[in-house]
Amino acid sequence: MKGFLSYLILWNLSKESMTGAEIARDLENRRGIKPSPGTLYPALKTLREKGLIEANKKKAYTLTKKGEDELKEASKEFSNIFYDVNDMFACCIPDSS
Amino acid sequence: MKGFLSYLILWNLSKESMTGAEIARDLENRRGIKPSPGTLYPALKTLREKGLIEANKKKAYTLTKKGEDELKEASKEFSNIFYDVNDMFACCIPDSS
DNA sequence: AAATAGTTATCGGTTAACCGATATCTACTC
DNA sequence: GAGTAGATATCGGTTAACCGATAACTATTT
Repeated sequence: MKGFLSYLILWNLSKESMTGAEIARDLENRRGIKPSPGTLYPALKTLREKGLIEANKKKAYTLTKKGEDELKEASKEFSNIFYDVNDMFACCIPDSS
Repeated sequence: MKGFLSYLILWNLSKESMTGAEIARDLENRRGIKPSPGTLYPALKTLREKGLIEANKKKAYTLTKKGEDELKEASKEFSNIFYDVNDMFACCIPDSS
């Protein structure tokens, strides 16, 4: 499913303003391995260019209004795709921290 | 996240043997739109070449042992990535059929 | 001010996931 | 057996998601 990395970034920023390095740490947490800068920063750039996120002087990113709307839209789509996610992952207990 | 289409195919086949057309219908159900044959069949081909699925004369695909193992592995990885999926989709009620 | 460490960013390359167009292959109907 | 419909498959092209290497920028420490 294309667009999931972008979705995860928007999802993170919807909870709190974060820098690239902080987003990288979250992704490392999820995937086990830290994303390459060649993965993360181009994704941030694209989101910036699309007007979904913006950075302050300290390079901390926040969602724009457009980004919030996009996140809601994408959540709907992904929740449909993953309607049976609990069955999918029933075999492995997720570390529900 | 790369590999999720393949994961969905393996997941479907773990429940029952399916033809390409049947898999396409499941994906249409999830995404709202039916995947192009140019999306689905190359994915099936790759999975076949990797020895994760196999087809009978009727073109119904089933998981191989290797495919089952791969599905378990992938489920572990994805369940980690999606550890907070319930929070993610809390905003939109999924049609939990 | 020089050095170091960490962060941000770009570059070139690969694979997966998408598309629509087209072609072939089955199977059913007439 | 010819035609049609649906399924299977390939082809060429695009974008997203990945990588490692490298470069540039920032801040801190000496």
